[in-house]
Amino acid sequence: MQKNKETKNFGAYMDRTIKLIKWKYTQAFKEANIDITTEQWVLLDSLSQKDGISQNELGNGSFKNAPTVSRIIDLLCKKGLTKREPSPNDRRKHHIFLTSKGKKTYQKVLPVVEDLRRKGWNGLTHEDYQQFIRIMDQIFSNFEES
Amino acid sequence: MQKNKETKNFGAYMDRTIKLIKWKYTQAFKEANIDITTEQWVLLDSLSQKDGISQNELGNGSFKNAPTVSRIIDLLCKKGLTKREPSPNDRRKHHIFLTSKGKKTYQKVLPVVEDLRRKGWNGLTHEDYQQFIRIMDQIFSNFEES
DNA sequence: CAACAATATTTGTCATAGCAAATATATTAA
DNA sequence: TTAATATATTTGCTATGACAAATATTGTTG
Repeated sequence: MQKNKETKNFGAYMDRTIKLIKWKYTQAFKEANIDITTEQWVLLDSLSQKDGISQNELGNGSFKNAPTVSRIIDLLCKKGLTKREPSPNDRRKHHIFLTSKGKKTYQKVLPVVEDLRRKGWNGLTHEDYQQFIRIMDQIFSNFEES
Repeated sequence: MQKNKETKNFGAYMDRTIKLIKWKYTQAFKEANIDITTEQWVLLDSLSQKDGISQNELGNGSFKNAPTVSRIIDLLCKKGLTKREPSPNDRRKHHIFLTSKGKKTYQKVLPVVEDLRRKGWNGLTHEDYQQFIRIMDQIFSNFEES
């Protein structure tokens, strides 16, 4: 006998919402004439906080695996927004730095992203945010532990 | 003057959580010896509720665009889980049906998915679910309308 | 030191996703 | 009816993401 018969298909809601969010980011970047993807923005944002960290650290901070980070950094380097520098201490590592163009781009994108974040949370309160974080963290740890 | 200075980076939480959810689904399918991906499951699930719908309808129900649906159905057909049948009314359309193998697979996957859904919501209440849906819907409509 | 294990990154392959364009068919308008 | 338009699907291209394996380097252990 199944006790809790009604299961919650929360994944579909998150999937739907996150797809729309990413699409909105893409549109907003396009409108602002910024040639960058949402995921590239995620790494630029990490670098703006800790410039010079390794690809490994970038991956940990953004929940991306090593190959994905490697390829996104490839693209960012091609666009001239970041540069790789070999670590003097550990020659397996690369330190990733924002170039001056990368810093300029970051400054240009930041207000666009802040607008999107504000707009996305419109009609919701700080208490809602605490609920949101609590629920997300609970789901995360439900799956993480096992 | 920026009034609401503190913006909420809710996207990162959702991104992190949904990645873990998908990974758990993948692992669970593997452990149950079910050769299927999470996104393939999404379409099987739609078909189990409305067998014979078009790819277009499948896409609307799952927030996937037409090319993505087309390719996932290709794979499901290759695996023998679905079949395409030309619509007699409108020869542009295909009706997609679960094969008997597809139905068997669905029945095999369903309890695994229900376990995952229950496990994912562990420690959370039905009220939490209502909060969750409310917040997701609000974010969605914040972006949808504009 | 030599062998082995661990770590950081890269490369290859496949699945998913978005976008644009091609194709086929259906609908509407002139 | 023909021409223009709209719809359903497919195909090509690129980005992201997961996984496995290859490579380079570092750390550990005998």
